[in-house]
Formats: sequence, structure tokens, C-alpha cells
Amino acid sequence: MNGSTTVEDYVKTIYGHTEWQPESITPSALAARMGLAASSVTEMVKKLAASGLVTHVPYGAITLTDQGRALALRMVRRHRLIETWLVESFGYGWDEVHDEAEVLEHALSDRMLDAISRQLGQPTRDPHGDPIPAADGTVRLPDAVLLSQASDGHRGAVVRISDRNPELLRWLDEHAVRLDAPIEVIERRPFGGALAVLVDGHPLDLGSDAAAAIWLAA
Amino acid sequence: MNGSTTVEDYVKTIYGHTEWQPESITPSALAARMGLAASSVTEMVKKLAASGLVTHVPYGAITLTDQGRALALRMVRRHRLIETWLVESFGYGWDEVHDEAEVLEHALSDRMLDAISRQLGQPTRDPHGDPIPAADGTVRLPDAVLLSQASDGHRGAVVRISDRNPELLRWLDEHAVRLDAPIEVIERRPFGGALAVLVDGHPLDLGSDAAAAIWLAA
DNA sequence: TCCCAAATTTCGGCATGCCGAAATAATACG
DNA sequence: CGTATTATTTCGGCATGCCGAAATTTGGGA
Ligand SMILES: [Mn+2]
Ligand SMILES: [Mn+2]
Ligand SMILES: [Mn+2]
Ligand SMILES: [Mn+2]
Repeated sequence: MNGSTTVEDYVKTIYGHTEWQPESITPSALAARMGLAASSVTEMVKKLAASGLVTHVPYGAITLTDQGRALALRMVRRHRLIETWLVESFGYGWDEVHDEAEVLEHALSDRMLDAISRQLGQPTRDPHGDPIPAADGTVRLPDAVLLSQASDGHRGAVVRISDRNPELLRWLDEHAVRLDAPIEVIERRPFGGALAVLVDGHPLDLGSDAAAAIWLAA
Repeated sequence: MNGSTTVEDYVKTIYGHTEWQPESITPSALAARMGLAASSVTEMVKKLAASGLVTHVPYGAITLTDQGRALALRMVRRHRLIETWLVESFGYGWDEVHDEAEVLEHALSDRMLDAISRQLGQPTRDPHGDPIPAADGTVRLPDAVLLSQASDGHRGAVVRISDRNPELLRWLDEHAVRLDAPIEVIERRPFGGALAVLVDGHPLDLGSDAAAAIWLAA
């Protein structure tokens, strides 16, 4: 049926692609994100479609059905709650939680998840600012601008930082770029150069990778 | 190599068979314990032997090697620590922890396990009285007598109760048969009849299944 | 000692997921 | 518009684990 660890990771990855800029994902992009061969993705997508979790016309993009989206949100909730838990209750750094959550999201029972959520006071965002879907599957994305696309002079608190690159997370943390830190865009250097910003009033130069990982309040 | 979830459960089950009455396990007994066909066990045992976790001569019994025993103890430690954690930190009943632990034992990282053990004060026995092996693989089994084999007049505290049957655990709990409760054997009724005991001074009749699940301090 | 029942192993098969190579479809561009 | 590149799918294969049926081994009783 549905619900294997593998299926859970597929729908979660598909959802993740559309969360911040909604456009359905292609098989090759999905394969790249999951670190799998394209042929593996083709086959699994066929099964996901057969069990009603995605729609997919051959050679076309992949889109979650309502059912698929519901499963994805369930997994995203699990993942982010667990990340939060690891930071709050086990002293993990925000750069250390992802891999552990990737495993535990498939293993904890609903009962434990509920207990954890309660113990943490029903948090609504994870250590990286990602919104934690409610148990009923509702999510509210903060109004956010990607720092790399913010205009000069834009001011706003950091509302989200991509958790994709742990090294970047460590570097940002060392330079006081954390959730809720106020940032002002000073100057955008041309030709893909650094972005000059003020973090909490202190000047900092951010490379394009860093700037593409940070969202500011709109 | 070694270390898949499946392999972990096999060595744990083999170890479990020998913990309280050391005699190596036969393929059919192992199959029965694991709920698998005998043919499946034959094949897996061959792989376990090939990777040095058990010794096995064809048509003979199965014995853990030192390496297999080390892995088993690692898993048993995980299982029992997790059961303890579920009771202490998540309000589970002692009859509710086994299945959840059976999954989590394969999923939690060593780092989390260490943190949990520290949070619980490095416990040395689980909710059923089973000893929790230390991180270095040492275990100390309490001196215990199976209640069904204790002689009339024997007195001793409950040091262990088998966690195999959750219904039995609930029944025992309702009748105040808990860890450390003092028990005195009054009378052994003949022909496999009930065993009359005093629990904390109160009379109670135990059937043979119950009596075979309870260990008293020797 | 011989034979039989029970235990064990072997064998072919199935399910899940993955891969690389080959085939095919879509698209881009000259 | 035709072709060349790129994306996608198909196909055969592999690894892990499981099963039932058939074959084999063992140990006990006659
Ligand atoms: Mn995962
Ligand atoms: Mn996160
Ligand atoms: Mn248990
Ligand atoms: Mn298990």
C-alpha cells in the first residue's frame, strides 16, 4: 500500500520542492534531491500514482494529490517537530538535527509525537524557521523574501534559513545570523558578487549561496 | 555487512533465549520466537554465521559468538533503556512499551541513547526488572528464582516479570504484583493448579502462566 | 540395525527498491 | 522543418528478506 519509509520520503521531498515556490517537480529534479537514479524515480512515481499520492502524465511533472499532500504534511510535521525536540531537549545544534530527524520521523509513534509536541508547548516553527504543520495538516508560511532577491535597503528579521547545508548553518551562527536577527540590505555588488548587509547593526558580506538560503520578513 | 534491523533482531532474539537459562537455541525455536518460517531462519543464520555473529553447524543449534553477543547486548541495552524512558518520560504503562521500543531500538543514534541514559540517571534495570547492560556490554543478572519453581515458604521480592504478555502485565499490576513487591509462597496446589502466595501480605492465587513469568529474589 | 517422524535445509519464487544501459519521447536550435 | 541534445522511460539485473514445497538429515523407537 502506501506508507513505507521510502514512500514517506518521496512525498516529503516532493512537498519540500513546492513549499516556497510552488511549481511541480520534474522527475530529474526529484532524483537529484533524493540522490537516486532517474530510473528509480520513474518507477516509484508510477507506484505513487497508482496508490493515489501523486498525479503524473508520462514525461510530465509530478504533483501531489490531496492525499499525497496530507501524507507529506504529516511527515513534515514529524520531521520539524523532531528537529525542534532534538535542539530543545537534547542539546543538538541546529546544524546537527537533520539526519537524525530523517530517521526518527519514520519511527516515532503518533502517541510519542503528540507527547513531544505537548512537552515543547506545541511549537509552530522548527530551529530553522520552517513552519511546523498542525496535526490537522494546516500550515501557515510566513510572508518572506529571499535575501538574495531583496531590494537594497530592505529591512526585516530572519524568518527562515535553509537547513540544507550544515556548514553554512555553522558559519551563519558564528556570524550572528540566527532566527529573528534583524537584517538590513546595504548593497548588492554586481556580477554575482557578495551582498553587503547589516546583521543586528554589524556589517557582514554574504556570498550568493548564503544569500539564497536566508529569508527575511517581507 | 552486519547491523541491519533484521540482523539486530535476530541476535537480540538469540541472546534473549539464553539470558535466563543458558542453552543455545535451535532453528525451530528461533523461528517460533521471531514468527518466521523455519526456512527463512536457516538462510539468515547462514548469513549471520558468515559474518561471524553466530556459530552454527548444519542441523545443530545456534550460538552467539563474542561479536554476536556484543551486538546483542548493545541492542538489549537500547531496548531496555528505551522502555524505561517511555515509562519515565512519556507516561507509558509497563505493558505498553515493548512494541514501541522494538522499533526505536533500531532508530535512535548512540548520541541520543547516551543522552537518554544520562537523563534517566543511568538506570540498571528496565520497567520489567530486566537488567540494562552497561554501554561496555557488561550485565549483571540478579540472583533470581522463577516463582513457578520456588519452594513452599520461599520469600523474596519480585525482581523480574516477563514482558511477553501485556495482558498479564496489566492483571499483575492490578493485583499489586509489581517490581520489588515482597512475595511469600504459601502453597503449591497439585496437578498444575494455582500457586497460593502472599503479595505484600495479601493472599493471591496465581495460575501457572503467571507463576512462570515472575522471578523472585533468591 | 532399520525405519519413520520431526527438524532442517534447499530450491524456486515473490516483494521492495535500487542501478546502468538502451530505447524512446520531448525540446531546442540551426 | 529536421536534427541533435536532453529528459524520461523501459528493461534486465542485483540485494535483502521472506515464504511454501520438496529434499535431506537426524535421532528415537521397534
Ligand atoms: Mn526520512
Ligand atoms: Mn528544519
Ligand atoms: Mn521489551
Ligand atoms: Mn526490533
